Amino acid sequence: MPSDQTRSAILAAAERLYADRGFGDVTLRDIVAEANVNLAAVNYHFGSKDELIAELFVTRSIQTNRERLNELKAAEEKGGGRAAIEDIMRALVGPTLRGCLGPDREGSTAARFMIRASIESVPPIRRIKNREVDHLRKFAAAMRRAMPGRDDTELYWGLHFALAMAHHTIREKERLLRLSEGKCDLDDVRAIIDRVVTVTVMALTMGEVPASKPARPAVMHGRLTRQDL
Amino acid sequence: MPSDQTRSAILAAAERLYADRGFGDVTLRDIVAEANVNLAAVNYHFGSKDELIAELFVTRSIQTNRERLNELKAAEEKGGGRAAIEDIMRALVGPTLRGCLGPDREGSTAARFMIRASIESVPPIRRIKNREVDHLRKFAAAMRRAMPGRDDTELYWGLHFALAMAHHTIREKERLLRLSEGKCDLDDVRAIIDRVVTVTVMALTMGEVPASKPARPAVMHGRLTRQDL
DNA sequence: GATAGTTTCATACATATGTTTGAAAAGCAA
DNA sequence: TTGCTTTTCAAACATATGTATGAAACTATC
Repeated sequence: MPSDQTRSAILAAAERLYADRGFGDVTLRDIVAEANVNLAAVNYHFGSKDELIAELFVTRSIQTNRERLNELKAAEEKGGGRAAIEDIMRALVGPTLRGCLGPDREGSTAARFMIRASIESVPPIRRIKNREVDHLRKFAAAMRRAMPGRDDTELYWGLHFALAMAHHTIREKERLLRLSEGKCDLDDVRAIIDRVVTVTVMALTMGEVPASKPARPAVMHGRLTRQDL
Repeated sequence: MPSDQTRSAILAAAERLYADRGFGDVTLRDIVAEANVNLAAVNYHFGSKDELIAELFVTRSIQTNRERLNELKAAEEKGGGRAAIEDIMRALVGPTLRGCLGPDREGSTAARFMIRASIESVPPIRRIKNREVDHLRKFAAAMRRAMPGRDDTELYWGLHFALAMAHHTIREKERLLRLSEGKCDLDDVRAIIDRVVTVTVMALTMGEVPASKPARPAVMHGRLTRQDL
């Protein structure tokens, strides 16, 4: 039975330091000092610095992906096998935004680490992100089921823009805060998710020829009540 | 009269190498080898590696910002002092997207450099980006003039989302291409700009109580013909 | 409690990399 | 030319940093 203690201490210390100071500024020596373990322990337990970073990122990514898929599944069950498009988008951006924003999240090391990973984009993390496409395909498939008539291209652009708004909000939240002089409330995560979802669904249904009634813009800050999808 | 030759050679070589291989993989020795100058020349002419990177980025940023402001000014003159919101957004995202996307841009070192800068986010560049807020305020002001009744918060979110979609498209164009299996045409820059602008204007006018006629979704891939702004 | 496997530790290794230096070369004005 | 400034150059510097090593400490099974 291997004593996980050292290993966990390294992981925790590394995540904390990377979250606080970024990947560029933190050395293995910083990490082992913080974790109170020997320098060689990192290579012993993880093989290399990059593998340590990769493990940190994979762990958090898996958590987010699992949350996403759980929400997607719930949405599909709710809709009797076919989830509503707004619920799909909510499942896509909700976990990430909830994980990285919000006032209580200031203390969450995991959240701050993921924000760093989103901003700095170091090689081992880039490699992992490239494999994320398979995960996104599941959402593309669900979207296709929700909007059967829609052209695939539109679906992909919608998915892409949803992630754009979510990730950019996380990446640039400081700038948005400064630009808006604090007027944009970045702690109200629920409202932000609503906003991103609403805009995305609008983009997705845009230009769609309505079956019977003409489409009209959804009301802000509330769930969309779309009639014919 | 200082011989600018060495200086320019360094700038050109650095931009080319950074564009091709990223900031993490290129050393000063790589750069001076490419430029056929002495290693010490970098510190002599620029002071430090970071200042070299900063100069590269500032130069390109100024170009983009100037293009943006020119387009904004043209839009305002066209509208008799008050630019239409879609023209403002077009002025905001157009130059960046045109600069970084498109088939002919593959060969453009400047474009590829800016994409790198957008992806890797190295410290000297981050510092410069933080000063970008002043520039964005000019667009916020123009938007406020175009949509006088609108709440400031909505304006900032619209501006933020427009940049989100533009930058994310540049950053993640490879992924979108793979996800969509080539279906999303990332070479048709004009269509992409239209798409981003359309979605943004939609987001901005969303929930707005129309003066007389009910707002309706704009037609895709064309200029918006909005009646009452 | 001896043996084998696992983990920890201090230390050394290698070396990549930005920066500095001091002299030589080139340019330029008088 | 002479003298001054600017630029180039080879070499050295400093040192941060990931990784490897080999012995010691620890753990568990028999």
